[in-house]
Amino acid sequence: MAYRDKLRANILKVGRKLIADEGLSSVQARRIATEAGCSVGSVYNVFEDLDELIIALNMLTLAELGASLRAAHGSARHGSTHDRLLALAHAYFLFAAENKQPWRSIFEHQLPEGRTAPPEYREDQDKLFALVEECLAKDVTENELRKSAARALFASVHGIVSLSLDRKLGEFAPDATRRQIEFLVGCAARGLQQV
Amino acid sequence: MAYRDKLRANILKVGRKLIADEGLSSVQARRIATEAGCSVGSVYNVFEDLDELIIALNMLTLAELGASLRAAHGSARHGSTHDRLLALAHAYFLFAAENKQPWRSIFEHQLPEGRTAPPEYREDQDKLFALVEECLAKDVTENELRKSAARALFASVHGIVSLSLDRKLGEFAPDATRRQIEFLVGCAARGLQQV
DNA sequence: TGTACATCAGTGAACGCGCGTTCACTGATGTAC
DNA sequence: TGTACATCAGTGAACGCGCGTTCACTGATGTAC
Repeated sequence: MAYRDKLRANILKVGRKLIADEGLSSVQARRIATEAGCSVGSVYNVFEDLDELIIALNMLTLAELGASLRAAHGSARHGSTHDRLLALAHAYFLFAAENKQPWRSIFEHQLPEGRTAPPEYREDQDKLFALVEECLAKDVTENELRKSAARALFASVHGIVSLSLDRKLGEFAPDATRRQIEFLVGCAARGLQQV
Repeated sequence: MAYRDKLRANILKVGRKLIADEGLSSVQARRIATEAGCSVGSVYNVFEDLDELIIALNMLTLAELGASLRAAHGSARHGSTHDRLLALAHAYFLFAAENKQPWRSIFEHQLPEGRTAPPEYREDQDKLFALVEECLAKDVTENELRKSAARALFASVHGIVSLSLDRKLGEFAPDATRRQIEFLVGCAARGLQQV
């Protein structure tokens, strides 16, 4: 039992390193087994299949991302709506830039048809949206509208970060990305005050 | 020569259909050959390899997207900045929703390390950004700022559409997505006037 | 303590499948005489 | 018109490789007597 838990922890650690160094496509049964110092069979003793392992890895990343965002949210607690949104957005960008591959894996991995992620996974995601919602609490009192606005802002920042890191907007220049984020958050904050 | 051109056109047609019906991962040499009524070898006579074929297919999609956006931009020509941005954003969403798989392929396909897309590819992309820049011409006179703002807005709308269609923001509901786009464009338009 | 047997996690070779790409061959078309 | 030869696009079986997953076997540990 204890050994099994240690092995599970070790496989997760190795998987995390593989994703970080080489990306999701390097999370392969043989690679995992070699690096974890066990046999392929053992990997399948601990995880149902590779999809389950990848989901577990993505949940780890989601948890780290959550911690980063919560920290930023905490530091900016006493600032204006604009400053708090900007702190969250910058933290998101920073996390994505520093954990590029693990962060990409979250969006890259698609479960096979008909299979669905565990409920905790969605719950972890909702917690991230909740942070954005909190920033909007002062300015948007209506519940549904705030929820929708929070998701829109999250997705917008995600879009900027995502296309930047994939170099789909031209060469990757952190400063350019930061300016785009500031522009977006600036517009949002000014726009919100007038609603 | 004529035959070769016909075959190339046919392969593109078949490839487009495969992407639309089943997604990028179904663009396989054998599938293409079977559906196009030629041999695998012939596919390799017309295209250097599958990456080249996929890039050609993505350029077709990019051209169609460009046509849709230009049409929307044209119709809204006489509207306010807000209305023109909204028209573009809605057109983008509509195109993505109606051409989900081809649209996704543009972002999904990654060239192997060290290989680079043909210059026309990037040019086609820049034309899309140019449309957004035009919408901002009245409100943002400074060149670099307008360019950066246009990319930020494009990426933001892309983020909303992208996460919505991938169901990463919860269930996919077109109306919810439309509201998010309206919220974003509304904030942007209001925010821009105050700069 | 010693012996025989049961249990079960761990193992890794092998299975099954998929897929990009190649290349020796075919057969139709063109050319020279 | 007829014959011999050259050319070359087209073909598809075969190569090479990768990878998820399985399962018959191993060997360590526990149990009964």
